[in-house]
Amino acid sequence: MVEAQLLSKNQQIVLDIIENAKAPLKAYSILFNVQKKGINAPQQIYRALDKLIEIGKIHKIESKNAFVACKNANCEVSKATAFSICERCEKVEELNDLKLSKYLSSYSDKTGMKYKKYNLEFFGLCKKCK
Amino acid sequence: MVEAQLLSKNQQIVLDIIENAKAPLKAYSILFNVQKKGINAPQQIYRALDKLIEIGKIHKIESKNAFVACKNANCEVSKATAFSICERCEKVEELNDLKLSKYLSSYSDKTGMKYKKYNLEFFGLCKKCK
DNA sequence: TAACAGTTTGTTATAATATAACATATGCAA
DNA sequence: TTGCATATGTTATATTATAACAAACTGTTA
Ligand SMILES: [Zn+2]
Ligand SMILES: [Zn+2]
Ligand SMILES: [Zn+2]
Ligand SMILES: [Zn+2]
Repeated sequence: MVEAQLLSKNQQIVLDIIENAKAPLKAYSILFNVQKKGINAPQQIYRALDKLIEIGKIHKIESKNAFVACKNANCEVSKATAFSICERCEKVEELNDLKLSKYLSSYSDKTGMKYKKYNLEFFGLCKKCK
Repeated sequence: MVEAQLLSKNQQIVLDIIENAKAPLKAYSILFNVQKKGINAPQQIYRALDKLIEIGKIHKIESKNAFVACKNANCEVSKATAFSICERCEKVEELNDLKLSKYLSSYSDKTGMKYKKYNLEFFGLCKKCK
């Protein structure tokens, strides 16, 4: 059993906002949302984001410069992330497909290079948008 | 036979620089490299980059905000990209693995969502760095 | 030829995203 | 209580990307 990580005040504030959001949040949109809580500078947000990413509580959607909460217990370990992104409504879901992650985690290319980490972003139209 | 796309002056300048680079280039580093050629503003770079991406001549490495030339004839059609990235020396290679691209191109998640496009970035240590 | 549409270019300004650097505070263990 | 690691607050700045508008160039066709 892994000990639950204790979060600092700012880390908890930022995580709460991301977890309660319906869509990926951008750093500055988080900042604007916490100014009433006394956080005033981008650094404070980015530091919390960095830590939350490091411990696997959130992920960055690289193609959008936005952040989502992880809903997948084993991401802390694997550093393997996969997302589906709707190109119309921008809805993002973290994929949690064991077969896919096994396939990619064991992937090594022709040079024999082995990977410790990957990020996959799929684009298409979600059920509602197609 | 697909007609070769004719590039405009700025598009060709930017493509030449990216094709001759040993590593992914950032937009502003391209800009600094073409000021002797009379290109002075970021817009001119970003416009060329956008076009080159659209026609499949280059790709953006999202995790690095950098651009590489495509060495893969069928990327223009597929919009399916996969890269290996060395975490130490930053070397980036475009993967051209038919099995991988078939697997991902036919992937549909549990909701039945079908994808038109994907981007995959693998991280590890290259041969020289490990 | 002249009018036109489409695309490319040039230019200035500004928005959005992210980090540097330094001072202070807080929690905890030796 | 001293020391160390971590977290915070703050100001400034760097980096990445887009907006908005005017002018030039291209090929097409009335
Ligand atoms: Zn996750
Ligand atoms: Zn949608
Ligand atoms: Zn390619
Ligand atoms: Zn390397």
